[in-house]
Amino acid sequence: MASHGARSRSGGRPTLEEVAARAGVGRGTVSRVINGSPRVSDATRAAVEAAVAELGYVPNTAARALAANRTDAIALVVPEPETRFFAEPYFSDMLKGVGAELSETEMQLLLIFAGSDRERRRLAQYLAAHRVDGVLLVSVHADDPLPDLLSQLEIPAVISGPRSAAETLPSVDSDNYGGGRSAVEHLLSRGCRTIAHITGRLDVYGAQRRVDGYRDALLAAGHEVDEQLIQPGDFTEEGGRRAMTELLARRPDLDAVFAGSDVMAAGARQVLREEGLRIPDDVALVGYDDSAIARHMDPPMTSVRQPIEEMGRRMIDLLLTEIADRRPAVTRELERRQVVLATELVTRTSS
Amino acid sequence: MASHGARSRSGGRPTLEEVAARAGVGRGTVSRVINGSPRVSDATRAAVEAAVAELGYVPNTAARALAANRTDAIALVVPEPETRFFAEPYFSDMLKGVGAELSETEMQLLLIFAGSDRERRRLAQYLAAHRVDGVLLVSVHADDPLPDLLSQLEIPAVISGPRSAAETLPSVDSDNYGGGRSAVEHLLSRGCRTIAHITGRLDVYGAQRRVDGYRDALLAAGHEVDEQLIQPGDFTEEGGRRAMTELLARRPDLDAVFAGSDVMAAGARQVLREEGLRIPDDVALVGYDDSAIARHMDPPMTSVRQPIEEMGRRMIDLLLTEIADRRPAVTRELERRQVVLATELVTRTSS
DNA sequence: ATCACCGGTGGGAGCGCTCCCACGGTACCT
DNA sequence: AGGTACCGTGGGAGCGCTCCCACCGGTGAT
Repeated sequence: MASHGARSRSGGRPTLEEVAARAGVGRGTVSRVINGSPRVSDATRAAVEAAVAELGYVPNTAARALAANRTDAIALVVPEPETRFFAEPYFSDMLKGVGAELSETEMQLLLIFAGSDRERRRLAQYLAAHRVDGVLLVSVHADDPLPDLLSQLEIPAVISGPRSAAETLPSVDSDNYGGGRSAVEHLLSRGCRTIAHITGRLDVYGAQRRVDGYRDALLAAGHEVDEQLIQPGDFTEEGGRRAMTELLARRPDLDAVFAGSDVMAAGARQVLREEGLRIPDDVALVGYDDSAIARHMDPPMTSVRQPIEEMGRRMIDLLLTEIADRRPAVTRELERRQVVLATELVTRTSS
Repeated sequence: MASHGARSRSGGRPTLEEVAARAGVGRGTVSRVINGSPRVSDATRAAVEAAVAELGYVPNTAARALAANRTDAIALVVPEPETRFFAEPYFSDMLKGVGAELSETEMQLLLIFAGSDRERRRLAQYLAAHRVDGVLLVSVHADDPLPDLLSQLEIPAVISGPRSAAETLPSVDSDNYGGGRSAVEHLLSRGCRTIAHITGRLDVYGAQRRVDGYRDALLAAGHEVDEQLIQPGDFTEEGGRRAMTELLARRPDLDAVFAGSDVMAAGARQVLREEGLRIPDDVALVGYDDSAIARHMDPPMTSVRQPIEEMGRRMIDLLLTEIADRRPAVTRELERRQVVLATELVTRTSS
């Protein structure tokens, strides 16, 4: 009636100690086996593994977290309301990459929305409690205090788009400059001469870089840059409409538009249609993101593709390195860890 | 140079013990204040709160979890691939309700996808480690082993739609029977006489209940139920097309269609259009879910609305009760805890 | 005056793990 | 033969908290 059967006494979950007893070894040895330490003989390892299997042992994460001072969890922080998260394919693609890369590990991913002030306060509290080993920060605006909070708390973090050229946090980004440049070079090669640009929000660094690419492509081809052809947008469809209307009023002779996002391009397209302009015959149109919008537009739209899923994967890589490096309190030289991935122009019939 | 300043020695986070010392009380008392126990005098409470503020004390969750055997986290388990999660507004609405209700508490929400076999194995491991206090289960099919695993592990769980009339888990559902019935009653009141029904997957209990509602509405109005007018679908657009084609072949005289989901209704509409039938003049159409599809369809479609956000809120309520009740190991009588929320018919021009 | 009671409090024990030091044994040197 | 090195191992200490029992002094009943 005493110690017998698969589970030990009182129906509770088995502990390290019980596994050790069963395998006839000490606690330390079981711990080493569980954590994959190489300093265990094969025979002992086998015995421990057998005991683990027999008892159905599963480590107690809370105890481990307390003793080892880590949580085995990382947070993906989205500083936006849920709504935008679901509306934009960007996040779902990124999540896919992150999830894929993380499934190789024992790490748990937490998805945290911090759109409202209230949510942000909760998040600050959460981070102060060190409930995650690291943080992935996506879609951060230039003046966001979150990155500073993270470095202050000494929590490893990776940001999905640098806030500026002087970004101090490790970051992963796509080549916005190259993307903007290739879009314009493509339009030039199609014979377009008066190419307008609807920009994204200019407090987003990536949007600025696309403008830089636009400019340089024109200059490199020996054209002048006409500031009248550059109209700021805000990444929304309505913003795209407004910008397009403005551009047409100013330069009715334009023969191409490069929009800083597909959504804005969709807005621009509506205005072009309403004005009776044909795409691409009268005005060629190129978007950015290569989202479902681009594929399903009438006509299907040329767009710059960013490898978002790959970006997610690389962010995890960086973050895990960051976490591993910080463990033995190395405080090593803060070498710049910034990854930039290439974009690709997907050509369709709108240009 | 010794103990001084806001933070205590060695830059580490302050502990309960340090707060106690600062406030001139014992550890137990600080714990009581932190956890809101009433058995503390006002003066003592104030002193402790001051010390907490001065030191910037934040409880160590790992230590708490270990000592108290709880995690203060619950999981929202989605047994679908990420893709479907993002594609269907159902999940985003549910998440909104869940998040809203949970923000009142200290609980952390974990979003876990378990679409692939691999992910499901990881989830099983995760649950076995008791890393959450409770589980919210959405979109579960009749033969899913997850609910049984949860009861076996004695983890509190709430399911978003009962698997059958004999569901043992606490559940929250909308009134599928009433929804189906109201759709048909509406069509009858519009003068329709030959009303077809495209059902959802019949291994989903809610889909069955909608059929029951369809039947009873007809019977109650003194009509007979013609089995030829009931055609199974599978919740997809293509399934809706197939079902509609089949129905038209069998009963070209039908004058109304009630589809078990908006997506299937969209498929049915395409077929009706192709056959040159006008909506609602020749055939009236009613969908289910009141999704964006219904609002944006041409013509805008009458549809049965489910209060999904509210369902999310109620699920959290139930789960928290469940967790609280289980704490002192009461093992009380398993009274049925099943919530059913009313649906609402949203009338538009398709009927 | 004596006792039972109760609100308020302090602090020991212990949750299950990791970390690390110490120990015995073998192998290889001198 | 003695010394040194290192591998594999056992187990003490301690992570920061909660739980619970013991204790203290003040009340009201006897």
